[in-house]
Amino acid sequence: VINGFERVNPETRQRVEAAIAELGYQPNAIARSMAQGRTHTLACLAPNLTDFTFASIIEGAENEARQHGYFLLTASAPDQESFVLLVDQLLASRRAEGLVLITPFLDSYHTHLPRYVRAVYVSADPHLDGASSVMLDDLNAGAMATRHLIDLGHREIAQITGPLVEDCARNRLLGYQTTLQAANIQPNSQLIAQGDWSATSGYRIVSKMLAEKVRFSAIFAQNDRMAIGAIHALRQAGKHVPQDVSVIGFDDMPLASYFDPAITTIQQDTFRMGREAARLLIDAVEQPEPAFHKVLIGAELIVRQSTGRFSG
Amino acid sequence: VINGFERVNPETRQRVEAAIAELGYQPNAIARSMAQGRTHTLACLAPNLTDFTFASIIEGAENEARQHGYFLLTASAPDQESFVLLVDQLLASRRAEGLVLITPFLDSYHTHLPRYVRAVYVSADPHLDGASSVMLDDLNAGAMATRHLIDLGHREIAQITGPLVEDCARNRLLGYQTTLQAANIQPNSQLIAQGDWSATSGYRIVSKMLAEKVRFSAIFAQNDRMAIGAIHALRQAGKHVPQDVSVIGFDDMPLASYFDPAITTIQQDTFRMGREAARLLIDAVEQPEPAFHKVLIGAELIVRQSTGRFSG
DNA sequence: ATGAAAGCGCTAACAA
DNA sequence: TTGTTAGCGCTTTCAT
Repeated sequence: VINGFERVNPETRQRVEAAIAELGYQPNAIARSMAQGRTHTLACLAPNLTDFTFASIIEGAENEARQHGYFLLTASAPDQESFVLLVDQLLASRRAEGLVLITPFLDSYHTHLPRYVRAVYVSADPHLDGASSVMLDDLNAGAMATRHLIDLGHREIAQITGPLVEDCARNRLLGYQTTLQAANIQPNSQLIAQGDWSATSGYRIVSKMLAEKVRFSAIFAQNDRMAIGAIHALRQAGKHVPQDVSVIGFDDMPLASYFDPAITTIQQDTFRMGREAARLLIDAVEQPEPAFHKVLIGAELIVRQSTGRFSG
Repeated sequence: VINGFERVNPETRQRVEAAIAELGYQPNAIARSMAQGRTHTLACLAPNLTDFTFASIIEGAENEARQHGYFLLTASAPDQESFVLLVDQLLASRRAEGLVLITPFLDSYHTHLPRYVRAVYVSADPHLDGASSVMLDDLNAGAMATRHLIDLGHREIAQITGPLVEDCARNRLLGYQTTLQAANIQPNSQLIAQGDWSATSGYRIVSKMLAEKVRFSAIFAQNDRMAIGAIHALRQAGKHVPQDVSVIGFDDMPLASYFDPAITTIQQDTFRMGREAARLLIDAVEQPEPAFHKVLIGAELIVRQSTGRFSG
């Protein structure tokens, strides 16, 4: 009667509703879960909850989930060990019907997941067919950033990557390489360095390049934080951005436009990625034989003040 | 036998353990919850999940919760209406045993919560005795920031507050006022303006003060974002920070030290606040007659480059 | 020290 | 269209 059943006598319905109101009856979700074997709870795991990118994906997932009548458990697992532990707990206890996995260190995890588990990966490609994923179109995004710099006349373009164990870092790098090649620019391995997404790593890498007198007129950092660090190192060496060196970041993090100079960047709609992930997951949870999808989200170039024409 | 019961025959225990291993048995948390009426789940509500302050509190709460064998449901409720709805759902369904409430618009909510609900408020004072809270010592923190500026020789100190409906904004303002008074500085209402925590609001307020030729040599912004906005406005007006005007922020958000100039600020340990909140909540959940505590967390002054000695 | 049985609050299948 | 009943997987109490 409560669960919106159709064929009930209007009069009965009224009586029931009256009783509900009178007793203040509220169905118990736990008992319900127990009876139907469905918890209407999803879980979302990320390395941490504070990084804006992750937080924003989580928020998107949470919004979408709640809109469909699900709640979202969130938990952070900074390393592989704790991740595996967490997944085990979650699955074993059958609290969550599905998992949104925001985890860069993917492959080993995926191997670890039992086949029947409903999971959607965000920002990482499960290189198997057994799961859906939502990814940024990192290849194109990397190409877009590189093309922007080439269009401005730059030819010696340094690249600060994220950890190359992560799919997105590898794809962005690939986009960079492909675009250089298409523009007939010789690849130069001296210009490529691996960071860890932190501003400090961007700073360190650029300082080192500068000390080693590596020549470049532009830098493509795979996230805004490393771009900020890079700009810091440049400024410290007396170089002006963008007059001497152009810098493009990635993410369009909050306040990117408030740095000096305002950061040119690639915007990714992480909130939307979260929504998509939750939607896919809910589909998978509600279908007995779910189909697997790979959703690719487009990125957008945001031109601000940290990039400028090559003035060689 | 599984639940660590003492009086069992060692031999029986062995047999049971063998069976568990063989069958791959994993207890079902839902059934357990149902039987004992305990879900071992807490919920954490915040206006959003992306703001670093909130995210960091949530992460702290999540860590602490999990350490005690609880999971954490998170949800965002940007306005009062959705908040009330959410709380109702959560309580009615009895999914969560307790609530960590990170919510600035507090009073009306609190009134709304039934007495028996276990809740811990973060960053807001439940002005009743029926709940615990974890708050930053905003009064002292506000005083500390103000004193720092006074110590540098400033006497015309502008203040950009957060929304004054929020306890923390009011307390920081009070700390500012008290400190000015103690230093025999005339209060000047022209120097106080209310922002909304956004960089834009800081920008707008300072631009307006500048346009109206309000005199000040220092600004105390109640968060770093508004401080950034303020610096932006100052720079645009051709003023140098800190040579012409000193600016102090609040929060010590990530990258605060990467802005130019690096932001002097008050650091609050939000992660710890989250932990404390979860700990208090778990205590309350596990005690039949919980005591209520108000925990006050100290703040710390981080001096960087955006404040300097008054130079006439 | 162990086994048996009732019941947590619901849903779903069935009988009326 | 409505009422009845079994059972979801566990904990807990009571007998053994």
